[in-house]
Parts: sequence; C-alpha cells; structure tokens
Amino acid sequence: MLHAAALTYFREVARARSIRRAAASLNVAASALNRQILKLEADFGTPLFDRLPGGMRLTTAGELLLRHVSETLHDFDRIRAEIDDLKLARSGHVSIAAVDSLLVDFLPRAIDRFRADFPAVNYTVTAVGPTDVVQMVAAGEVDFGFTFVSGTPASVRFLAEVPAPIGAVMRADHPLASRLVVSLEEASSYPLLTQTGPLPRASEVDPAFAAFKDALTPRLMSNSIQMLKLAIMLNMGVAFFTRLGFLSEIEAGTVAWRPMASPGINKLRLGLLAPSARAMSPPAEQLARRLADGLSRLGNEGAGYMSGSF
Amino acid sequence: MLHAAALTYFREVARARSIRRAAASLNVAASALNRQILKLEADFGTPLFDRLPGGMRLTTAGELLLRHVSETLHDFDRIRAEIDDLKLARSGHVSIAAVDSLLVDFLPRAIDRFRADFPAVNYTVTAVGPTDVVQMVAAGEVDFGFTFVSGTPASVRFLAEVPAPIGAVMRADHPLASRLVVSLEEASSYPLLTQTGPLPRASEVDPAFAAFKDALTPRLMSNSIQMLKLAIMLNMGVAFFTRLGFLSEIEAGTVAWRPMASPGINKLRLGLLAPSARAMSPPAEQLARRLADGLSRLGNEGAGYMSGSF
DNA sequence: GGTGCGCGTTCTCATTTCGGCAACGAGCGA
DNA sequence: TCGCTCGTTGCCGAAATGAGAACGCGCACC
Repeated sequence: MLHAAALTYFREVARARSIRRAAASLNVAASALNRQILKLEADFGTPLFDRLPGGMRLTTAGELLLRHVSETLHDFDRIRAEIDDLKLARSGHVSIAAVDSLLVDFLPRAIDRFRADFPAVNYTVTAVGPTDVVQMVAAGEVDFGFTFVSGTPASVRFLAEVPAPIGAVMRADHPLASRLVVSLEEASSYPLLTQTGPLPRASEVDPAFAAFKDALTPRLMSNSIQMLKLAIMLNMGVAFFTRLGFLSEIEAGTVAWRPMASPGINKLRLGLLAPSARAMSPPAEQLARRLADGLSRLGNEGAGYMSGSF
Repeated sequence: MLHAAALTYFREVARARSIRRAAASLNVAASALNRQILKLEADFGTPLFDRLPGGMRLTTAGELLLRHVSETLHDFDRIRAEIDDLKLARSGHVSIAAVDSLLVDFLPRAIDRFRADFPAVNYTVTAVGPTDVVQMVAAGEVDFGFTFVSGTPASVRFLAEVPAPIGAVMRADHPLASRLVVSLEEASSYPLLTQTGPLPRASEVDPAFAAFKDALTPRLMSNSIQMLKLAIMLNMGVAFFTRLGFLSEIEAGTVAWRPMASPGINKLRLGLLAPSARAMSPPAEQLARRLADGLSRLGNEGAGYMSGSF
C-alpha cells in the first residue's frame, strides 16, 4: 500500500511478457494494466516495452527500470517483515541471566534505553556465576545470557562478543590512576579489594594473575559488587573488574579503570549467549539484537569509550 | 510519478518533524499529508511517528521505513537520469578508431548488438595503427579508440582494459592445435604467416618474440588481415594475433588459438581509450559504456570464452 | 488564569484517478 | 477466410486525493 500499484503491475507485465497474462495473474483488467504502462512510458518519455506480435519485451530503459522496481519491492518486503517483528515485540517478557558485574551498570542502562521503544515489556534478570549462565541458557530457563566466553556446548551460540579484560578499578584520585597500564607488582603495593563467589575465569586463563591474587591478603573481600564499589569510592583500595561494570562512573570521572600488564587477562571476552535451536520470543529477539549491536559497537571502538547511543 | 506521493510525503514529514511545516514546503494541504500518514500507520498496524506537542518524531519502525523510502527515492532519481541518458542516445553519430584486428570480428559484432537498442545511430570506424589511435583520441578526431595499452598522454584515459596476449592462430586441424601452449621453438618448425604495417607493440614488449620473428622467413606476409585469415583457413601456416580478431571462428571451432610460452607477450593488454576532458556525445557514451562492460566481462572470464551476450 | 499560537486531526465537498467492461484493429496460423 | 490473441480505447461507476474550514489540545506569554 505504500508503493503505487504501478510497480507491481510493471513488474508482472515484464515477467509475463504480456499484458493480458499479467492481468490474469494479478486479477485486474488488462485495460487497467495497459493504462498504467502507457502512463509510465509517457512520464519517462520513452517506451519501456517493445510491442511484438504475441507480447511485450522490455527495452533497455525498461530493463533499467525493472531492476529498480524489483529491488524496491524486494527491499520493501524486508522492511515490512522487520516492522512486523517490532510490532510483535512491543509487549511481552524477557528473561536474562548474566554475571553480576553486568547488572550493576551495563545491563540496566541498556534495558532502560530499550524501554523507550518497547514500553510494555517486562523483564526477569538473574545474577549467576559464569558457568551457570551457560547452563541456564542451554536449559531454556532464560531467553539469553550474558557471560564470559569459553568452551560452550552445541546447544548454545554466541550472538556477539566483545573484549572484556580485567583491569584495576580505583577512585580517580588513587595514585595508581596516574599509570596508563598497571603491572602486578605495582598493584601489590596497595590494599586490594577482591570479589568472592563464582569468579570469571581469569584465574584459569591467566596463571600469573591467579598467583598474584593468591599471594596477597586483600583488605576487603565480599561477594557483593555494591559493597566493593562503595569501598572503591571510599578509597579503600584497588579492585579488579571488567570495565563494563563501571561505565557510568568512568564516564563521570569518579573512578578510573586501567588495563593490567598480564598477558592472559587481556584475552577475556564477554559474549551474548542464546539457545542455538529454539527461537526467542519477539521482544527477546529485539533486545538481544540491540545488545548485540551495542556490543559490537563497543568492540569496534577498541577498548574505547561508552557512547550513550545504544 | 512512478512512486506514490506517500513516499515523498512521509520523507518530508520525517525531515521537517511537523506535518504543517512539511505541508508548507510541499505546497499541499496539511490535511492531505495527515491522511496519508495515518493511512500508512494503519497499513503497517503500528505508529510511525510519536506525536509530541510541537511536532512529530519518528518511532523505531518509522526510522526503518524512512531508510527504505530514502533509498528508494534516491535510487529512482539515479534510474531516471540513466533513462534520460538513454533517450538522448537514441540517435546520433559515433566515431571510433581502432587497430584493425578488432575491426574483423569484435567491433562489428559489438556494434551490431548495440544497434538493436539504438537503431538510429550512425558510425564511423577507422582502422589505424596502435599509436595513431592514441593521437586521434587525444586530438578529438574520434569519440573513443580501441588499442593496445601503453604509456599515454594525460589528455586520454582508459575506460576499460582486458588482457590480450598474442597467440598462435591456425586451422583447427593444424598439428600445433593439439598443444595447449605453443613454444617459440615448436612454432618455428611450421610455415608462418605474418602481418606487416603498424604492429602491436609485441616486439617492444617481448624481445624473445621479436628475435624469433626476425630470425625466420614467413611463408606469407601481408598487411591485410583478411588475406591472412584466408591463408589460415587454407592451412598455409601459423599466424600470431590476439584472440579478439577470431572470436567467432574460435567459437565455431574452425580455427584454434593457443597462448605462447614467452613471458612478455602475455602481458599485452587492449584498452578502450577516451578523451579525458571532453564529454562524449550521448550515443558514444552509451556504446563506450557497453563496450567497457563487455571488455571487463571478457577479462573476468580470464582467458575464457566469448559469450555472445553483450 | 486568560489568551494567543501552533500543533495534529476531522469533516465536507469538488476533483482526479483508477478499475471493470465491452469493443476495435492488427497480426498470425489453420 | 475464420478464429484466436494481442494491445489499445471509450465509457461509466467507485475509490482515492486534495483544499479549506473547524475542533481539541498543549504550551508560552502576559
């Protein structure tokens, strides 16, 4: 309905190489078709078809136009399908499992932006350990998950990934913040704040980092990121997290994040995890797509900035 | 006129972010615009704009649609310009200068196919030596030229190029035709047919080939390709030409063309040469474009076949 | 707290466009 | 010559479109 009927008329006449045959397959009168074709040719000022006894054949100009018309109609079908997806996604429910460092900042902000376009969607967000995320996605208990990339069963797949190295997190006026990269030795001379409970696989990935943490006694240990975050703000010491848990504080300039000079730790990646077989619900599909876009944009900016644009 | 007015209406409303402003700049009534927008939203079953006090803003679905509409209208402008070019090119005159080996087969066949779409175009085709082609194009004596690629003045440019190595040409049942590649030694044991007059730059490009030709006494020398072609058909010996002069005979299976095992000779290229500054006449423009397409297609097929399709 | 302004929207009416039907002339094959 | 199919045209009713005036609403200014 967006596009003039003349488009499909023209395309069908070109395909059928006959006005009357096209009229039959379109269920319209041949005269109507003919008039549209004649009007097009008058508009362009040049014939679009050669009239042969027994039918019509496209001229060169007609072939040019047919290409345009076909592309337009095809592209329109695609757009309409996308809009239909959006319609279905306007209300519903999405359940997500993620490692808790993402629930502090990244995921709530993403969901909030998503809410603007999909106001009637409800959410269930569960914080679990990295390996549990994979299990819950595989079991279909959640629509998708958000965790560190590692070997995964065939029943799940990664929609997007982004490098998420562990780095040193501290108040912006902490002495270590003046370093662009923090070595393990430098960090060991300051009080540390460490998280307990299910950990990202940093220790498996980077033996040097694991040994470093084992050798020291932290000033504060907690399984609550909020607790640790407050300790950082009180300048109690240095913690080790992915940047994504502190994007807004980093943006505001209140805390600093610095990469670590330890090889394996910089290979860590966060990924958006979905069941490989089952189709997601429409709103979950949309949110997952937008998160995937945002992630890959984060990735393209290297270890760059967080633009609030997704 | 091809496309529904709704397209430009929608685009302008999105641009102006207001129905009334869009109506003013389109010189239509706001009520008409409004009805089209409402109809679109009814068709899609979803709002395309958010109604804010003070104007309208696209929804997510609206942004999707705007992208489609913009692309469609932009592409349509392009197509219409191309069709206008075709209209202008329907009659007129085209003058071409080319090395004569192309006038035997390649160029006449190309012009014949072109005639089907541009029946009222007249042609002047001049056979000259390779370097004269460049001079005539530079001097503006012809619309474009067709010759071997070499260093050219800035006043001309190549629209397309295709590898055109010199090879051995002989009757299909000639003993040499059983070889896939012909070495200079093999060729020297058979009677040779050579062309006199302005030659392609084979001798400059490939000293080995030049020495080879100088060392032997050909059975037949002529400046007429027709003469040489007849000699080939009478199995008088082996000649050395680009494939393009014998495309139809090769296709028909009456003569064979085999590449030479000599390095420099396989680097020869044929090119379509046009004045760099002056615009060509519309029909010349069209023919040149089609020849360029055909040439690059020939090139993409490697040393492949001649499909009669351009 | 009016009041004016700009916004999208709705209603009515004249105009234009579109599609269906029947008929015509041309080309082609039996 | 007849019969068939082709594109095309005239005529008529139906549907879509646009112009203009009016309505309800939110907002800023006095």
